[in-house]
Amino acid sequence: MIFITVMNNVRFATALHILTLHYYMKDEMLTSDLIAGSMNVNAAIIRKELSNLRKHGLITSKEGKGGGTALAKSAKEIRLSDIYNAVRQTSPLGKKNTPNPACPVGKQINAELDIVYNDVEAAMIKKLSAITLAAFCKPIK
Amino acid sequence: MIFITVMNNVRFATALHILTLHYYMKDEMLTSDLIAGSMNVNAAIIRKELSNLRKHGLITSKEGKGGGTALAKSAKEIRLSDIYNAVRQTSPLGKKNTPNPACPVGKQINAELDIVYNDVEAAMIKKLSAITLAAFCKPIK
DNA sequence: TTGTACTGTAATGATTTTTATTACAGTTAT
DNA sequence: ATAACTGTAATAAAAATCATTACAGTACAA
Repeated sequence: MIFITVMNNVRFATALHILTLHYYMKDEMLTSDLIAGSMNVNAAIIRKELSNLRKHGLITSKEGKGGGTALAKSAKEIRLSDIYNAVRQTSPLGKKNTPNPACPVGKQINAELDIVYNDVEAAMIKKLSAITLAAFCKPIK
Repeated sequence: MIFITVMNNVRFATALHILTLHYYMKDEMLTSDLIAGSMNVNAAIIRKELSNLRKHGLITSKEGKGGGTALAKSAKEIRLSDIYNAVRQTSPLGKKNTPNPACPVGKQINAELDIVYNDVEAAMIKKLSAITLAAFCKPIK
């Protein structure tokens, strides 16, 4: 088996929740404790994801007392595909095997799988890119 | 957290590999040992997936000596979306949190997430349904 | 009618992945 | 100086996934 880190987790939902909270509290810097409280998870996990979102240019942060995080750009400029790309780890169709190269099918199947995986993920991303953070947040509250 | 079984695994690749082998050996019943050999995995795992594929009407099987499995229908009638549905366990975007219901955002976000998740998965499935097993297998060998 | 070659399935264990927890150095406001 | 934060790492706990073993049941074939 190929054992790469995979997308079998709660990170997309977590990241989107974080950004949605920021959308609703535009004027304040949010602390990781506040965010963690809204989600019932540990603040260290939130800080870890915040760190990742910052690296991807979706939020800005300020250290020290009175610090926290804020959206790095307008919610109309953030697409759900940006969030997906920030948390993406592997294909939505899962992992691939490492088949027996002595078998003609085993030898070639992964190349064909790659094509399908890429195609399918592109369709997903296209859908996600049509939804902005602002549009996602609108129905909430 | 919601801890449901998730789609972070090799099952899609495994199922498609199984069906591809059957495509290339149309006239024979394949044994789980042969299939396992082509994939470098344990035969019991293959039998388990075969059992699932049979429940979903994609293969037929015959017990006893000389037994094995075969495609239940023409490879032109099997779509990759059928395979996806057979192995699907959870959303390609991952799991959802169980947010704090005392928070207005936490209270409503999962309903909105459901809409997005369904939408995105529908796009994936549409893409997968455009590819038949026969079309997938054609470039191999 | 007995042996052989299979499927079908369950039970158990090992491994990998994911999440939680704790800790603390560094930064900034007051 | 102290308090309130971020940033990050180390470690542990929990969950999901995969591997292995075992064996009952079925069907063919001699």
